[in-house]
Amino acid sequence: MSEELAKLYDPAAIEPTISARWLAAKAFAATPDQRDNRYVVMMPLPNVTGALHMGHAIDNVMQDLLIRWHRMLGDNTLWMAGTDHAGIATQAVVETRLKKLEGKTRHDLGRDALVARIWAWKDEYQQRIVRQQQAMGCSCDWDRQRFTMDEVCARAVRHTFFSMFRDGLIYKGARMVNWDCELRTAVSDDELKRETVQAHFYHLRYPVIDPAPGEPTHITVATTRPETMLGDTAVACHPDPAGELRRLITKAEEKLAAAPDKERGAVEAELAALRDRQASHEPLLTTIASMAAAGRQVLLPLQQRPIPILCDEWAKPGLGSGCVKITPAHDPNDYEVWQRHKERIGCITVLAEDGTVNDAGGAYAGMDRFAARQKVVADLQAAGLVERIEDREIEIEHSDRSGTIIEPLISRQWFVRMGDLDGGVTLGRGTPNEFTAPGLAQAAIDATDPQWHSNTGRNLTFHPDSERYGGLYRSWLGEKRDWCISRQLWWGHRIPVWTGTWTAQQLAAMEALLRQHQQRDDVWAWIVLPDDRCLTPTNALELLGRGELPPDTRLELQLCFRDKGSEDAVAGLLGSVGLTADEDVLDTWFSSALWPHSTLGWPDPSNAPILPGQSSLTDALDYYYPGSCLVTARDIITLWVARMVIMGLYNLGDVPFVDCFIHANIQDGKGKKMSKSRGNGIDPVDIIEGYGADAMRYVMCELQTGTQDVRLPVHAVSPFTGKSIDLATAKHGSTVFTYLCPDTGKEFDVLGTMKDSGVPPAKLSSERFEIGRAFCNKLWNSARFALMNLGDVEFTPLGAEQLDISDRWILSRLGNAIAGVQQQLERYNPSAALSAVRDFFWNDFCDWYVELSKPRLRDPNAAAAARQVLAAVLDQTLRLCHPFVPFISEAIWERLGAQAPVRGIDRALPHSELLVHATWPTPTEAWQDAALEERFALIQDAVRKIREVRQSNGVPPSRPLDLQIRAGATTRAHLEAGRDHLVHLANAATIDFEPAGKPHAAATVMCADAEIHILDVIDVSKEIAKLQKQRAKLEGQLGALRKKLDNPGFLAKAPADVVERERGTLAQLEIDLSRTDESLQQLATE
RNA sequence: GGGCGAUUAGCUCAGUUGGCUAGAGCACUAGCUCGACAAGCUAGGGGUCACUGGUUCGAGUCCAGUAUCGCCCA
Repeated sequence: MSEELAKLYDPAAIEPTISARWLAAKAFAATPDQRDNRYVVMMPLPNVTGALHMGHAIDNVMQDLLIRWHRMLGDNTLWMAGTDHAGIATQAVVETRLKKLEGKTRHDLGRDALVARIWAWKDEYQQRIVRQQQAMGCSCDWDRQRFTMDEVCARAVRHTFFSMFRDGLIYKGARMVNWDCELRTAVSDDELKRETVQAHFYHLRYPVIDPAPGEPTHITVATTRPETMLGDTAVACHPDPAGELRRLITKAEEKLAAAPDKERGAVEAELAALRDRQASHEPLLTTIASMAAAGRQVLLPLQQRPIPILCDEWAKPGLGSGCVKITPAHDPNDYEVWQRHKERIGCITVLAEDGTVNDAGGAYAGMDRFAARQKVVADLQAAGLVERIEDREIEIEHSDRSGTIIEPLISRQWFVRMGDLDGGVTLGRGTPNEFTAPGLAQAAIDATDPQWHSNTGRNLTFHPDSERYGGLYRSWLGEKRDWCISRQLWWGHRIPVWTGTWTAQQLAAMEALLRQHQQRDDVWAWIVLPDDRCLTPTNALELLGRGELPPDTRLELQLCFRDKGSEDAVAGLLGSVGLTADEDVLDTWFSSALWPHSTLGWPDPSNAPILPGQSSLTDALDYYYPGSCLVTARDIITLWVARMVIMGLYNLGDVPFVDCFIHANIQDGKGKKMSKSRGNGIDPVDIIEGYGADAMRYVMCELQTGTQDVRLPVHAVSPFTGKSIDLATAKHGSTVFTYLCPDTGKEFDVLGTMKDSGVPPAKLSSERFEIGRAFCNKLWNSARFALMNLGDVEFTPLGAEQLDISDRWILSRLGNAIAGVQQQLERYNPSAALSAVRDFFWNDFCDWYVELSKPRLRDPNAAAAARQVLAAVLDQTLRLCHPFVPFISEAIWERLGAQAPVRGIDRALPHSELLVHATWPTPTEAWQDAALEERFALIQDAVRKIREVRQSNGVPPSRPLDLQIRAGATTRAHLEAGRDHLVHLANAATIDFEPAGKPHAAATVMCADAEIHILDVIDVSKEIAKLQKQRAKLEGQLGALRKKLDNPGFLAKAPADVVERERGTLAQLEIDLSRTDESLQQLATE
């Protein structure tokens, strides 16, 4: 017999031991074998910017739930772990620290030194993340961990880039990007944050060249960024100002007619303003429009550059002066205007990458953008060209990474072509799954069509709401916007392209060099014409040979090497002929998109580099690709899921996974998404320390219902008072990451990163996790009870006839529970699956079965069977619990195994040393007995009703009761069969099934057709009150039901089984009512 | 501005093809130290299913509109 368990479950005493056992046994190792049934989950790789919060915790717990379940189902499972280098995010974190702690910029350090620092940061956080995941119980194959910049992944990145470059799917082009002047890189839209700031709106006057009489001498334009005027190449006016104003007025009139009262005032004011403008601006704008049509110009001040007046609908006659300045290089809207008038105006970039004015800025060259702004305004004022300066609140995009104001800038960037191509795109080239699609985005869209199948018969389905999430996925991909993959960073995969620019004549002289690479399949070159057309060197040389290109045409040679080794070998040569290696790195998502196959050694697993502690990947790709399920949150669908599907289809011709499980986002108590940058994130390790990993996991599973996001009210433990502080109502301190302790007024920090500044950290917590802890404690104690009572149980095959009604009942209930858990997990409904486990364990097993087993375990004749059933049901319960609460279930499993090594009912259950490897339960058909469950429910009903009588009459549980039961033959037989249980659970002294007559002063309850009289407990007035209340309720129900059954429409149109059910209910209610009346009458006469 | 979603008990959430006298956990009230468990047991109270209309024999569920909130995109 093992030693007795502690009375209180102590997760801290269990979890490290269990974790160590799993790791020592390599219990999560994935090894290809003969099995055809595989289950593969690729972890949405967390980035190494910082530690994980509860948003990651739910993601990891959901994956572990699926993985552990499938492992027990007997699948060959792989859960691939790893981390993402997260280009800009990580570089920004390291750069910010560098500046704060050492006062240095990355340029002080240089590229290699900065990258070395980022690697060190990555090592630290990767370890921390793995520790967090192991503390949560994540059952990843830790020996297969990958990092998006390790050698294996890097090779896949180069190969993919090379193929796409060769296939014309990657190109370099000029685009307007969001430029971060501090980090000196383009940033994507999702790396911006919008902030409202107090700023000025400058109204500038541009002199008209040679104004005719009646024409204005100046055109007024307005801007919030006056320094951009240096790059103006036009001013624009609406082509039909009068017509446009009329349209606006008509629209406002329609709006007024439909406006609700409270909005009328505002709409009326808007209309009045428009009518005023008609009078004040229309004649002037009409004149300017005709000047524009006549090709007239203004003289751009400070630059003394004549620029045309254009007609373009971007100019809004209803706003400002009605005219706008056009700066194509520094404003996305103006860029569009330029695209429409390319033949008339140019595009002048006046800002350098670091935010200073460049040489095109004339006298202002070299000045910082904000200093230049001051000077431009001062100089214009001196020239009398500033009409007025308005104070205004404006929304400005800031970089989420560096915090600096974003400048729209035109630059040449690398793109992946997402749209459809003439001749289509070949996917999975050279694999058995090769197929063609119109374009990359279209291929990924098609993959979610239930009619579409890859050559292996696969497609992609979203869960739990395929219509909603699939729709989101398809509508984003449907835009087919080219994907900008270059970033001007130092941290990431370098773009493997060398470029050089020559004239056509010079290039022709390089023919020998160009021909040299034509034979190789690992080098590809494009010659890019000024209009962005790409030619192969052969075609270009032909064109040159035929003299079809002017000799001074500037041509760009782009040369891509598939393998790093061959690139390095010729790097010197390339440099000597004037080619330069691209400085940019790839967008992080480019390498992440390859994750499902790059991690398995693609493109050549048998030759994949083997990292220390890892084994060969030779079989990995064939065996584990395509995978099974991707588990992630909604916002990742467009960023990552779509791109993984594209890359999987492109490289391997098959989807990377067949299911995509979208789980909830975790929000704080105010309904805001939890994130470290908001300062409202909780470290799962804080929760694990407070409540245990299983409690944390339990609650995560319980929270994952359908598509509902989850609120997790968060409180901090004040480092000053130890009291809990609700963060939903607490006031912030000096930053969003700090709060004020309401008792002391002192500031504390919730991220734990401000120790240097002397602000103490506070642990974060949430009372929501108490539920999980309570469950674990209950599980622990039920096991404690079992182990205390199992004695030296030995397995003997038992048939139904050797079992008590309670044994057969719990086995039947167990079967239902197993089926329920299985079904809910299949539906991706962890909350419902957990409910099925919990309800069975707590409501059936603990509340009824364990209670009923107590007298039997003391009875030498009944103990053996009771012990055996107890052990077997606990065994099955632990298996069902394991994917949800792995630590505690594994710990109990070990002790149960020591005491009752062989468990089962009619035959021994399959044995396993570790629960993590045990077989998942299946329902035993022979034990399913709905009729028996119904009979047992009658006993439960009687017990509950007797307890209620006790409670309402103030009879203590310790006082035994005398019962008289009058019932029909069947009900009586059922109750008599459960007599012992009734005696035990209701604490009955005597039960008389054949009472002489109706007792006096007895409380009466009804179960089916049985009347149970409880003697000597009654308080007549209380009993009458209770019965009257019951009577009123019955009357109410009867009234509603009779009305329904009197309704001819209901009888005619409702399905027959519904009508029948309602009739049955009516009959039962009528019996209950008449019995209630009888009892009332009897009490009245006493 | 456009799209998607939500609104059910004090709190956090379930509620499948319409059949409901609307559920769970927590919190609350009362009783209980009975040899597994007070992180427990037993019983109880608590809801005009956001609002307004509509469809239907029947609406928490379907449709339209309104309000509030959240997320995504511009």
